[in-house]
Amino acid sequence: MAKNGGVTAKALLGLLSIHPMSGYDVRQLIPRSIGHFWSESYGQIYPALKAMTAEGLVARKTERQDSRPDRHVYSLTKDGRTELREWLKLAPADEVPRSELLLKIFFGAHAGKGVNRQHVADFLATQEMALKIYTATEKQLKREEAGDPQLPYWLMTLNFGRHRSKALVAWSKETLLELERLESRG
Amino acid sequence: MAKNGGVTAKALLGLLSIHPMSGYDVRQLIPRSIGHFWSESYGQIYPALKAMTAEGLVARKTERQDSRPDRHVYSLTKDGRTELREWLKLAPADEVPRSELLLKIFFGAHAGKGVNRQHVADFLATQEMALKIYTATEKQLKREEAGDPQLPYWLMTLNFGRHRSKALVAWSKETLLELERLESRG
DNA sequence: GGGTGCATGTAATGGGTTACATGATTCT
DNA sequence: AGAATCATGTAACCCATTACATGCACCC
Repeated sequence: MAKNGGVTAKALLGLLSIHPMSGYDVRQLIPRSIGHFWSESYGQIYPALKAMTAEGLVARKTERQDSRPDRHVYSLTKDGRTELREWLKLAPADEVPRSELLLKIFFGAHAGKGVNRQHVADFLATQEMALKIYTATEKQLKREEAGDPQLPYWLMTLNFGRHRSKALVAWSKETLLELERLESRG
Repeated sequence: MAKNGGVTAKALLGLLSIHPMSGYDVRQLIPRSIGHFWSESYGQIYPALKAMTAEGLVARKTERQDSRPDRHVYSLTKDGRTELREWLKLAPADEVPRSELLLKIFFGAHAGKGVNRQHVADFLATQEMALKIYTATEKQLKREEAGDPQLPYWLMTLNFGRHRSKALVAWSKETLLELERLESRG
């Protein structure tokens, strides 16, 4: 039936379920919502919205603006809502993990002194930054979206990030110590 | 210079640095080495080895076998070794995270009762299984590869998996409790 | 007879990012 | 003067998995 097997379409259905939006809006919203576990580029978003309109999953309305390009605002149709609910029921596909950092660490014995430590230190810094962002976002959401029935679910995904980053901070620190023992004098 | 910008080639250089191998061997080795943070399929491996041979990063020798297809055994050249070392120095690219599970949880308010709990419970089970595998692999490596100068680096990547999975087990349990409160009677 | 393992490779298909193309307005 | 923001879309390219194609040997 649906030509659009891809998850991109489902992510768009989900975001449009919050409120009607243009493709541009979707792109802007991503970093402030699902950005820490999902991403979509314009090159995906615009064609997908076009295809979904043809399939009747979303409806488009053109808003004319003066001295700005027209906005194409999309909203879910009944079919779109059903499609979203059906997809939510299905077990999520196994994720193929891919970490260039771990690949470099795995072959780290071939690297020069300090190279691995630098990589891990950088990684530690990004994880600590991520932790701060999760905490700040959580506070902001609790303030601005209090009472929204979706809020608990949004917090669960933030909490995932917090748990993950905390663990990776701990790993980074452990690993830095181990690398120092290995590499500082060899 | 190098036409092969991709990381696939670097992963192959790394694996071949352990010892010379055929494309088939590489594929077999992956699940027992870098499989928990990297993957490559035959459709990537064979063409990549061909291209890398043309670039002089690896050398191919054909081993004839009776009543079996010929084996094409690849080994690193001096250029290949250099390429690997140079790549190890470069900062790993930022990873774009993609989690279908979190996408479903984020939009979980639209799902029927118990759907989210099922997804999280399944995820919990896979993380617990992963933990067991990491622990078993660690013991096995320490027994079989004792003394190998690469061993400490291999253990670091395993340790990453352990930290990560432990954190995700904790998140799963927390989230299951929260979901029960939200969804069991609504 | 049928599945599995060895062993190589190509082709079809699907996903995804980046670059290109356009064009006005507003901010520095 | 030049960059950034709003706003849309297409095209080129890269990366990756899966399916296809071949063929022998071994085991049940």
